Amino acid sequence: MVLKKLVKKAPQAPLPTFIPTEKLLGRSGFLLNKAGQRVREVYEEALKPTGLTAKQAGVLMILEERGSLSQQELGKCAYLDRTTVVGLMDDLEKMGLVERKEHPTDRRSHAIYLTPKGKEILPVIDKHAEAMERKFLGCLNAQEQKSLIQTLRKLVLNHFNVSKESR
Amino acid sequence: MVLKKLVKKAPQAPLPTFIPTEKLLGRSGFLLNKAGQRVREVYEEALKPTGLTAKQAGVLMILEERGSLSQQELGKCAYLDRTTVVGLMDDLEKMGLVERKEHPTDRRSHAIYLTPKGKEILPVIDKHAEAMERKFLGCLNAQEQKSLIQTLRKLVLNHFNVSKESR
DNA sequence: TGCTGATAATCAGTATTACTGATGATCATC
DNA sequence: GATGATCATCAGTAATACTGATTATCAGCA
Repeated sequence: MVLKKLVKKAPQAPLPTFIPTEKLLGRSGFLLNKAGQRVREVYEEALKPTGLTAKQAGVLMILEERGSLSQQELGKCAYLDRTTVVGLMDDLEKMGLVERKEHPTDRRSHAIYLTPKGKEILPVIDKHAEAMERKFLGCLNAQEQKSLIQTLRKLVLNHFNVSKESR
Repeated sequence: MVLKKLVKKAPQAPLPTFIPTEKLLGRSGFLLNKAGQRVREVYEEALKPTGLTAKQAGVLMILEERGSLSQQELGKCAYLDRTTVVGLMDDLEKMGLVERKEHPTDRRSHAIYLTPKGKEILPVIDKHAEAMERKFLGCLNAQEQKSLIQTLRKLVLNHFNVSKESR
């Protein structure tokens, strides 16, 4: 993460230097990729006070919306590998934000729950996420912001095999 | 890369499963990040016949537009770490696509050039990149595609310290 | 002219990250 | 009750990029 280094030097984090080329600036693939990379960096930075990574915060948000899930389902919701979820749960459990309980109907599975502490931290995450978004999208007008989100949503829903499982 | 595994099973690569939550689908950060991740996966897949990674292809495109660059400058253009560029150049040089020559004015620097073979492969890369974009943006109408690119361009240019260095 | 601090590329070591493949427990089906 | 699939886990591995140090060179200055 380039940003991290720069932040150490100045609390008012300067932007990383980037010399763009016209060709790449016209490619949606390049733009999406770099915008995605950058937004992740900014978000990770914004979340630092909470001690959470973006992935961890995302998983907590999913649990908030869906209630209890198995690790398998959680992986599908966050588009994460099954083995990645194991480590993620280990960490979040150590922090006391989630707990593995026995699954009501399948003894192979774990049912993941938010702990009270996990529920408490969610508004804080939201606060940081919203502030980050306001800042990141600040260079766009209201109309642009709205249509960007709509278009991205359409893209994302079209490029995954979206299951409507509502559990 | 999840896609890779799925591709092995079927040439007609099925989409990875994803169970979205409403909250995350409303977050531009999440959407940008996942769209960026997915487009990178699809692009890497599309480039496989060329034996190149997305990063390598990007660097070749930059060299095409800018002519010779030092490794330092190349890193800034592609938003890559200095040590990453070293390895990247090693690989591309081994493939015979670029060469390190001595820099005309600074003997510390290397001037990176495309070889004839490197120039030859560029149209092939473009062909794959364009096909990938057509496919990826295919679910959007012309107007949506255009405004997505414009908006992303604005975002990217605003979130990096863009240097206008034209060399 | 020679000194000093900065910069370009490189390398070795490290941290992070997620993947592969295997295992044990459990499930669903017959 | 046997068979094949699935859930979570673990050990080992591969890819990735970063940190810090090194060498050569540069630019500025006395």
